[in-house]
Amino acid sequence: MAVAKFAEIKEYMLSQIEITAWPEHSRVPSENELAEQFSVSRMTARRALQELTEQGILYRTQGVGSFVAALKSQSSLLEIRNIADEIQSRGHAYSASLLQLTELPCPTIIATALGLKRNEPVFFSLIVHLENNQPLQLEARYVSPLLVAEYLRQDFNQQTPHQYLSHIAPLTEAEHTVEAIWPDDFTCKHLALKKAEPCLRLTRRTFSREGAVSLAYLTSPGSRYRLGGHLNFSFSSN
Amino acid sequence: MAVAKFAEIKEYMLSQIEITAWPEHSRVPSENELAEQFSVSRMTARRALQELTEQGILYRTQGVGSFVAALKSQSSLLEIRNIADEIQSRGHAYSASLLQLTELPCPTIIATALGLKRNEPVFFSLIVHLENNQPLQLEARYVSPLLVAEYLRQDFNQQTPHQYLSHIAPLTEAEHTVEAIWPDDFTCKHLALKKAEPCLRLTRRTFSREGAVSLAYLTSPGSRYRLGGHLNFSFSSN
DNA sequence: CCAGTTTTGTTGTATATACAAGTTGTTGGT
DNA sequence: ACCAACAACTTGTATATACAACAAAACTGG
Repeated sequence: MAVAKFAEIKEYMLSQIEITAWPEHSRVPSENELAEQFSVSRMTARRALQELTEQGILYRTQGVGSFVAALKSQSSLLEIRNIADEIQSRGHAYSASLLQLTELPCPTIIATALGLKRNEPVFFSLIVHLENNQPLQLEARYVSPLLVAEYLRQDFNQQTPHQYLSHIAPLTEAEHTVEAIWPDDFTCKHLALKKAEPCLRLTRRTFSREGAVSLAYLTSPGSRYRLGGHLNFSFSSN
Repeated sequence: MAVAKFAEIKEYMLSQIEITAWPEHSRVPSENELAEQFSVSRMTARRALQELTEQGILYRTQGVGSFVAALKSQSSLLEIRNIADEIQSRGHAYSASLLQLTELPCPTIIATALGLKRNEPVFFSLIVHLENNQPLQLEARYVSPLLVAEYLRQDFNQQTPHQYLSHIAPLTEAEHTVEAIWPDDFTCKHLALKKAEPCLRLTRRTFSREGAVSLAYLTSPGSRYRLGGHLNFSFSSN
């Protein structure tokens, strides 16, 4: 067999999407329809739909149908203020989990940002943001001790409440540089992500005086790996 | 059915890998062995193996078997000198393709690097590096006109020859900054990757006086998307 | 001992079938 | 107008089977 049947169906569907014959969020043929159209079994048609779904090109809902996922935004991560919104607007599943919460002495730059004294206790928390259960972004947040109780009450699978929202400054506004922002003894078991390296930069003219400082770190494609360098940074403000 | 059978098999296999009962590059049970062990059909066992493969946890070779993929390196992309080596050492498939080659007037910073005059013609080339056919890194290379003929003769699916190898400088050596390194009219059709934004930085005390300047850009997980900010940068030297 | 062939085992593709689980729209009754 | 039951349709899981493609080991004849 020169080219697999399921691959032909995939190519056909991709071309339909490419020429926007099937626009974003529109319904695509069901498994049975495709099977009949291409004279293949349902399982073969299913495989085409399945793989396109895994590649994030379609999304499917049991009992409803399959649909064209929206193109990921053309905007850079640097411009994304709410990763949950961004993911959901494409028809992908957003979830998140708190990986770690540690109390530690406040680094200088964080103290400046939060209006704390240096070495005063501060809470370091690590959240992984998942798109279709694949880790997309790793975010570290330093949370003021005054807010930590309230902070922990939130459901991390929902959008981050306003007071913890990350606002992101463009790199061109670079002002401050922080070479090591992760605690030295920081480890991370979940999904076998490895410790992030101290290569983040914090830049901005002004910092929030309350709430949290957060730093985003883009994880690698796939799951349990740590390939991928520093990405960007963000901080809270209000 | 509370938990799907294939999911149980996946969990079992993941736990075996986690406790290193199955070390890296070791063989895992075949489809038939798993099917018998769990009293399921081969197709169900296959699904578990398949999904773990798609997640990059296993790799499989037709006629041979399934094996545990190596953990992605703990080293940052900033330290990786040869992405092809890095990918292959994990048991993943490396490939690459030249997306674009354009002749254009040499930007100042590139001219400095290559020992050319400003606005003298230089070649801008764009290569995408794929891991298991998923785009992992987008690399732009400015190639001196003296070398471009030889440069095009190489097979981009092989390792990049020595004279084009990217050497990567740590961010802390920042010296020069280039805000816009991509040509203004740069477009990229392949895999629907979008134009990269001019947010790269070139930093190093010294530049190569011949060969190519290259800049790496980490693409997003998945395929046709452009989410993901700047990542790192590299340049040739010898 | 070697080269060529066969056997065996593995993954890859494909089909036909069955039932479960979920959503949506219709139908009918109150 | 509202609700409950049902039918139709969709995706999700699972099985049993068949053959193709490929690689490595075993076998065979010289």
